[in-house]
Amino acid sequence: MHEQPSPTHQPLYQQVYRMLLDRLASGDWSPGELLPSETALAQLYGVSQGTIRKALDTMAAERLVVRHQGRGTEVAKHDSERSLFQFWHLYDEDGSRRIPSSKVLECVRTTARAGEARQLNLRRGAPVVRIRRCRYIDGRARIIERITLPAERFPGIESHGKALPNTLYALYQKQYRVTIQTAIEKLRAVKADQNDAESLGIEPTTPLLEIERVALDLEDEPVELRVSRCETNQIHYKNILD
Amino acid sequence: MHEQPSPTHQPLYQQVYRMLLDRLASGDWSPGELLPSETALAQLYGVSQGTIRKALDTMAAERLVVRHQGRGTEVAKHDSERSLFQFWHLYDEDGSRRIPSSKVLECVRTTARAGEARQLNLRRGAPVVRIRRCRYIDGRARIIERITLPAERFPGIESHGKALPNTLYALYQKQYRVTIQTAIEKLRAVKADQNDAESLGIEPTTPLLEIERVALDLEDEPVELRVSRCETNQIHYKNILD
DNA sequence: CAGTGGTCTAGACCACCGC
DNA sequence: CGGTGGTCTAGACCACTGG
Repeated sequence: MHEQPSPTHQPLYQQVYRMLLDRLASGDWSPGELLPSETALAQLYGVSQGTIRKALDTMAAERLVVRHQGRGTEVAKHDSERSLFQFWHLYDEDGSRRIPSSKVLECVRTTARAGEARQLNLRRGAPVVRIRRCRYIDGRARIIERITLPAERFPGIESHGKALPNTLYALYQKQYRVTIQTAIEKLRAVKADQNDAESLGIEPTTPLLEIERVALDLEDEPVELRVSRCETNQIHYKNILD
Repeated sequence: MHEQPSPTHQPLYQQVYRMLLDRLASGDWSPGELLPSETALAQLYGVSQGTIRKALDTMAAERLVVRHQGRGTEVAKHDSERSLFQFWHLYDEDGSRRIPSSKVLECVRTTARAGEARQLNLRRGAPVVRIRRCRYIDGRARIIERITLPAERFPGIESHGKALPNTLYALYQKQYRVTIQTAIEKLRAVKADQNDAESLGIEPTTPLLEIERVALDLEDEPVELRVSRCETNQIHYKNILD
């Protein structure tokens, strides 16, 4: 199934990748479900199995999909495992890491501030849900978080109130069909303000690591803004460059 | 060229990858040089071109090698481009980044402290070279760095004194045949001490972003320890999770 | 133009899973 | 056991590079 050369020629396996991605984003298959087999997809799209394989391998590398020899290719699902390995960079001094517990301090519907609107690609004053929570590692408050969500993508999420689950990305995916695929983080060192100091039980002016994260869905639309402030005496942010 | 199944069976393309990596590490080919063509390598190792391709694609993904259609496969070379894209995460507020200029404050041969020895996999008191330098963005001092090198891997490097070049990884590669392949960074927020404050022209106790980096060579041996302290009012550390 | 890597195909055999 | 993905091969054609 070759194609004639043309000005906009894209390799077949990239076209297939695009088509599969679109079907994923549109919810044709649900997280945890098995895709059709490689041979079935090859027939469906009229290409060879090798071409399908190359597209699926790319998707596996991007964690859109998980391959299981002998079983099939599964649509990636958000659980605490994935949150840990893809989206969690805070480590204890001993090198271990785990998702901390959380206490929701506030969860309200309100309107976007200028900065939030810009980062979430909303108009100013658009409805948003703002969550503030404190996170605990080894039973001690270490992180204070402020999360902003576009209300239209998460209708009624504020009704969870303080009972919001700890692993939010799984909730986004299961309840709102929003899959977090990428995140862009900006890190800075800042002084704790009065609020931070009280919540974390530290002196004001203690240096904190501020992590500002914009999370994107399958179509690279921003769907969550999260600002975390961390006390880094016992923990650190680890990044591997390769 | 199939192989009989055995308890320690590894796929052919991984065996080829290993062999090519070993030859790279031992300096059989120099950075910037072209490898033999895929067909030549296939003959050499007695496997098909597809198997060679899979090994080389892996190496390309790890930036060990750069592929050029119509020209050949080149051994990756360290230059300011690569330093920027693989090892530089500090961005201006406008989203741009460039390698800052540097002024060497100190460059001396001495002995490893306990922490340095541990991180560089040396015995305590082993000879090391310690470099301190200040880095400038837009003409303003923003980063203070302390670099520790195992003296045995970089004989005589201290003789460069304050004339050390700005892009050190290129120097390591060209002059000492040490290629930096990976780096592990730990980030924390700290208070500026008296020294930091003077060098950066800020108040003591200003919060700084501390980046502690251990750089590894092709064989995953630690070869450089670098602690950078950054003033993050105008710049931030950017990380993409995907 | 000859030679390189990039794409695509077809088919063989293997390792693994679930029934 | 049949069906899945994983490995490996052989060969065709294309796009690009350099002389």
